[in-house]
Amino acid sequence: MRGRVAPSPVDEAWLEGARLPRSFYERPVLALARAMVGKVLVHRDAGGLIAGRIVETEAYRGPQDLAAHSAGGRRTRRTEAMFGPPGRAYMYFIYGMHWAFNVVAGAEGQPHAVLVRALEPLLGAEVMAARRGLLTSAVGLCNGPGKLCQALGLDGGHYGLDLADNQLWLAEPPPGSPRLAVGTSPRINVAYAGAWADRPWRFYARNHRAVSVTPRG
DNA sequence: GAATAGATTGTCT
DNA sequence: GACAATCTATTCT
Repeated sequence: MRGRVAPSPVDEAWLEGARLPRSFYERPVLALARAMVGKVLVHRDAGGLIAGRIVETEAYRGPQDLAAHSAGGRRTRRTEAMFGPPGRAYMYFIYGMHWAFNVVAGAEGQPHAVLVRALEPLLGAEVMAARRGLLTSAVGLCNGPGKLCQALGLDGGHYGLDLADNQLWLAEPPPGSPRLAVGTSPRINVAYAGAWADRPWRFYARNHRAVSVTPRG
């Protein structure tokens, strides 16, 4: 995907109508993480719709997975959403300054979630750039979990939101969107998790410039 | 392109 | 008090 992408306008009505149903989220977390690559994350805020295509995700599968916040069944005010029904937002604050957005997966009671790590901006790039404090909307808007939350205006206020409602949701990509080849790799920055860090539970669009980190090996 | 340091605060077997 | 599912700027190569 090296050449220029045709600047086709994204139809807001499409993003409203193509909202994924609750049943989309009712599948095992690894399958959901893969299925989410290529879908569109849409946020309705005061300025209207803002959206990006998901190009990178990671699966977290507590209580066994030592990289997950729910490792060992840890259930606190922070992790509570992961124990609830699938298709809700799990937000967390990290490194003293960044928010991250996840989708709860698995059956209720299973603390599984999918971290969204990168988006290709589709709608509202200028708003994103303004929120990110950038002068241009060329690159760097959404290529990282903290960046995409800042660009879309997502934070703790979105904790627990039902993605089947109309404030924050996933949509099918518009007709004619390019097909993405999905690659896998180990997850990013989870070295503390020992052998769990080596599992190929990161899913990304191959050769896509909005992916956050160049995959190793 | 890679490696490093510093920022900054909620969470916590 | 330690650490974190990160980002930015800087300093290399």
